[in-house]
Amino acid sequence: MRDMLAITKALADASRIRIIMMLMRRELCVCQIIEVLGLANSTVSKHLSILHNARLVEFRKSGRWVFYRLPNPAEAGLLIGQGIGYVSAHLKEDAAIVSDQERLQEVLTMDPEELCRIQAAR
Amino acid sequence: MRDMLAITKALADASRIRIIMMLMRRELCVCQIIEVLGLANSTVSKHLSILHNARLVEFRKSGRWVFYRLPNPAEAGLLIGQGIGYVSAHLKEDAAIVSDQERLQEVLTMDPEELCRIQAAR
DNA sequence: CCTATATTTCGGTGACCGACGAAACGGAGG
DNA sequence: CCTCCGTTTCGTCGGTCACCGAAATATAGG
Repeated sequence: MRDMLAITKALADASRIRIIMMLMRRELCVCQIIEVLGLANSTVSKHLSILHNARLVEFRKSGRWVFYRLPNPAEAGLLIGQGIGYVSAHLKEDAAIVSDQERLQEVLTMDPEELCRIQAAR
Repeated sequence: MRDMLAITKALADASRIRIIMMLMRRELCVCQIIEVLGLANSTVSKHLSILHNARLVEFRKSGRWVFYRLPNPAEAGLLIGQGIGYVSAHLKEDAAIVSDQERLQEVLTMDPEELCRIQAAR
């Protein structure tokens, strides 16, 4: 029950669902997620920690950057895999999600270093 | 997205998940749900309205009683059906859920009228 | 109608949550 | 070692949520 509630609570927020849907495309650096969501870095970091706590995302550190990604379904277990599958199956064509995907496409063309410089200037 | 969030928010609470799992067995009167959960009637009514708002439960009125039940999967659509399927598949053997089922078994042997009399006496 | 009763709605309280800015942390490079 | 910079943690504010008791609603029966 605890694991289930961690997952349903994590999925009970639009920003966190948007993050999961972005990660369906590929692993992302925190600053790339920040750019698409348009939220403060501290807010995004908190969302990511909630998702990580529910085991809905994993991360790897590479130098100063942290890359987040969805877990491998084969390793993650059914509870996690089906949870992610549930939201992704029903939101693939959602207006907000599609809009995020388009914005993400743009963001991915930018150099991450440049992206962080822009964000720091705010 | 709105429908999805209504569902994930509704599922992000232990009491509401317990209600759904109870309704897997059969349709139930509000006072029977109250008895198993051990919460105030007003609290349970609020939970039921949240579940109904997300279309995760339906109800029918019969005289003074209101009976809640899970929607027919065939009529409810995939979003609802898979949402219910997701939690039920993973919580069938959960300790709290099994305990509720046992308590429900007892409650079902009682006359609903008697049940409400007991609750009114509190 | 008037009462009894099953449920919902209302009002209030304490806990939790999402948002932000600022401070702290930790790896990279001079 | 010191600084820079991406990220996380901390403190705080406003809004939402779960819970309760009490009042309101609705229905059955005398």
